[in-house]
Amino acid sequence: MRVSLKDVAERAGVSVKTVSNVVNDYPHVTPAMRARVQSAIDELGYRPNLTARHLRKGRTGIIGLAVPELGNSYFAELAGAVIDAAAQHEYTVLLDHTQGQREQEILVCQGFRARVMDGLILSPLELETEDLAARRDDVPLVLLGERRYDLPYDHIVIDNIAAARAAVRHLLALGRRRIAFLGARRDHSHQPAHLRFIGWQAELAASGVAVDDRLVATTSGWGHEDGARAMAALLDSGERPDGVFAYNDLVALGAMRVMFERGLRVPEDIAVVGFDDVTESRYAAVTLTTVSPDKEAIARLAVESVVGRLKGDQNHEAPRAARLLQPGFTLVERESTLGRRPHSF
Amino acid sequence: MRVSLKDVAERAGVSVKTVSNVVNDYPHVTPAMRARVQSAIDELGYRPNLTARHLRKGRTGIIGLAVPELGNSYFAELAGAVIDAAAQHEYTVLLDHTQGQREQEILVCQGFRARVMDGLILSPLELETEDLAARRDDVPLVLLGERRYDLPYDHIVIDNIAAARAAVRHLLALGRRRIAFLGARRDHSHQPAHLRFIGWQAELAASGVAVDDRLVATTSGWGHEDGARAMAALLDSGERPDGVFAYNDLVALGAMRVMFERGLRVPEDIAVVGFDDVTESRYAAVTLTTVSPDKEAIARLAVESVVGRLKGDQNHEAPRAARLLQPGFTLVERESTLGRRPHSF
DNA sequence: CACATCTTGTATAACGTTGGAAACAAGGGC
DNA sequence: GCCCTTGTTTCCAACGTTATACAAGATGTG
Repeated sequence: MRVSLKDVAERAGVSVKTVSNVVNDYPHVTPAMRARVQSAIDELGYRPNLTARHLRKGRTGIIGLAVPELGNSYFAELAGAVIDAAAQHEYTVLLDHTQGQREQEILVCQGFRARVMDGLILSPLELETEDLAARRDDVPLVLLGERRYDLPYDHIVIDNIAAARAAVRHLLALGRRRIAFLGARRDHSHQPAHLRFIGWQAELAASGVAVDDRLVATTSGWGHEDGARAMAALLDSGERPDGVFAYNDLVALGAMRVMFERGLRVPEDIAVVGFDDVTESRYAAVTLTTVSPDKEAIARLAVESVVGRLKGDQNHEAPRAARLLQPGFTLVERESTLGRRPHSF
Repeated sequence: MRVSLKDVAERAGVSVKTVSNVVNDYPHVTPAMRARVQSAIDELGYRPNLTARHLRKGRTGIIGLAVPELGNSYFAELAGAVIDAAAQHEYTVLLDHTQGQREQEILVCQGFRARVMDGLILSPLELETEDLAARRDDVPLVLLGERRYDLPYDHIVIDNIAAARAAVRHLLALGRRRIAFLGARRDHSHQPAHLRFIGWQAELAASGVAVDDRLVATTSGWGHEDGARAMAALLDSGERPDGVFAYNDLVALGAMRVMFERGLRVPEDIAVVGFDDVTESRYAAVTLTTVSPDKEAIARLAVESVVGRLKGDQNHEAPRAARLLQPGFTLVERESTLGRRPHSF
């Protein structure tokens, strides 16, 4: 049987509220009284019932974090960072994964998967603007990741176009001219349509290199398997790229596996750049050059954004305008793009 | 402003409890009444306040899961499986990570990190029996993973000794005789002391192969980096193993990276076997032979164990005795051990 | 037709906590 | 000795839900 404030109060011979005051470090409690109550607390092993506290206070101290897939190390590493950042603000994290499915993302952002959260950090893949616009739930929501929505929610994301351009520029600087893009996703109009793809396109165009659609490989997901399949299909179609920019590291590594199988050397035959800088990339047989987003900053900004809104709500402030926050990134050069280059990046 | 049962009740002109009955599908409600209340619910967009429900019912519907490190794909993948398994029982998962630090593991199992959980699944690394014995918290606890405690808690774990022996047997069958163990952990008496190590030792002994301490490399953690460092140290010491059994896949892959750097071929010069079967192992330049625990089974059993105890508590049943549950495993053979073998495994 | 039985809805009291108001001391100035 | 101030503790009412006990109406039975 759990011990409550009432039990402690009886034991110490004081009122329930006094015990509560001690527990909450309310300043106007005499040291003598504090000691007396504290010893009763210790003797009985009292632990506050958070649920009751939550009910009373109207908040739970729980932030939800929904990512597509924990099996993708990027999200796993990010989740770890979010948990730590949340702990700094005395919040705990309820983690969910959506498998990158629109249905699940809708459920999550509507709060149907877990309705205990004070705030929600969502990294959407398939969610559409209309889904988000139809959102009924009133818990603060912060968006992570590459997709853009024109809606009043804070959005934390690195400059994907700039990052992609830096990656492609790096490949161009190596003298590569047939640079494939692996991991395009198609929108309703069947055009590849995400920022990393746009960056690839833009940088090629800016450098006067022809943008060749045959070098664009679409995938259904963004894991090793998808990268491997895409690369195999590309090579089977007779294309022979000398550079590959992949949507993320997993796609890049999956693609590299296929290159090894077919006797293609990295970077001699094909130079490869990924995106995310997952740990795995630093230990591959050929280590992977990649765009490294500042995960800690992303996590910190996301948590601060949610927590900031919660504080605002609490103080009955007028809601802040939605912000676009852009943490930094770096291009980490590793073996997959080693080689003589005309000039340094 | 959130809408409560009371608001709905006023709108529908019925009592609060009747609305509650409708919400909870209480059987004795006339269809007419149900419809009337339901439409009031829909009009106002009522959503039950879970915190209040939790307070009243004495449970939260949240299970805690604490793993050492989300950056290790094994735990990330396992966490994903646990989330799914918990969802089947209408539980949500609060995820925490302990960095494999004893202090943090103690905090978690004492319930200090998050006191909202009905039950807890913990995968300990450094936690000692005495820490666990000193546990005050009364929420059901289930243990995962290799460490063994002689305490009345359900424990879900594959047969690590048998699995390790199968791995080593596989290497022996390839004709390897100098088989290193990478990733030993040392206990207080400074002896490597975990089941995978014991399995390695046992299988060597059973096959009449000398157990050579110089082939045992201890590490501080179990990531890529630790594997790389351990392998480098082993090679630097002048040892030249022809087989490596690693504590887990990350250690194996980190070690393989070092082998590549030093021009050692896998499997020709050194055959390698890992443990965990993380996705990464299937796409490495040399794919990794590994012990594949049934993660879904582990997750399912863990959740069922916790949920079962919760149900038991609710029905005031006498607590079940602690159980040791052993899901299955398979040895997945890949390129890192390919080669002619005297007989099939 | 009175009485028991079953069905459906209602009033009220919890669950454990905290915020605010009220009550009570103690001390100081007049 | 009285009033006022200041500081400390207590009392009461919430927070939103569900369980229990009960009332009221409907149905069946002798």
